[in-house]
Amino acid sequence: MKEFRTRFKLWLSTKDAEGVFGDGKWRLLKSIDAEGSLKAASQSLHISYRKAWGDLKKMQQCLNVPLVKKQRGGALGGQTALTEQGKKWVKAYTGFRTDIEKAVEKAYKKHIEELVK
Amino acid sequence: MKEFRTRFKLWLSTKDAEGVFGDGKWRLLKSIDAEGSLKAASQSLHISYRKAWGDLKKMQQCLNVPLVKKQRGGALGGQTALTEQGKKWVKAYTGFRTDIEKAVEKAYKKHIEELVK
DNA sequence: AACCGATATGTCGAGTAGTGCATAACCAAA
DNA sequence: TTTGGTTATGCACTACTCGACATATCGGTT
Repeated sequence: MKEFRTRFKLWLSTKDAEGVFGDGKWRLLKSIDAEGSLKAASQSLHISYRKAWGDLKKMQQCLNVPLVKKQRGGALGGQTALTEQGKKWVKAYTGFRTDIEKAVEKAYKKHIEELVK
Repeated sequence: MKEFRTRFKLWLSTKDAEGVFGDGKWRLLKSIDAEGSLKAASQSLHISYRKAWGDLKKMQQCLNVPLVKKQRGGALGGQTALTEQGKKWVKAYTGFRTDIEKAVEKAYKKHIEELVK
């Protein structure tokens, strides 16, 4: 009896660009919502600020939708928060991803499990 | 109305190794079955023989199951063919993957489509 | 006006996956 | 026994991603 773990990656692409939205960017948006700033979000996710910033930029450009409102300066230096659009995206993708997660588990049981026991 | 394409990657891991079986290795086995040799399979898939060989080796080691029978030498130089086990794996993973493919399409329609139209 | 901490962006280097040789080893058939 | 085409495997080089730095900019508070 082998012990396997199922793994999957999920993302969206357009004709022009690959990976415009996916697990990483989804986590980033969630973290921004929770932390209130891009810097704090990146630290919370243990990724570099440079990467978080780049991911966010790509997302915004490709989706062409204002997902976050950023502010520079101020006593706190600045902040980043999700727009309504951004929150909708997080919610939608969460549902999307959850469904797939369940489907993967179910399909594994159906097709693979018997094979490896 | 944006045009998105859903993308996903699917694979299996063990406690010891990541990616012991997945789309790439699945395609490799299928191609071996169709072509009759590792070399032809790699060419058919447009990957280097080096990689195909490495992938196959890893798969065999981690699954610890004889997926293919290889033969060196002979008039044709050698050949590689799937074992019964190998065929079963291909079949099982095909079903597994197909289910996920459908689930992704369905979940996309359910969760994302309305958001981007 | 000075300050402080976050956003904004380029660059260089490290780590990694994959490709391209190069070279054995193998063995049925001619 | 020579040959040919494949399996087998190491190694150097390449391409790409990401992280670490460095630096500039911004603007509400003090």
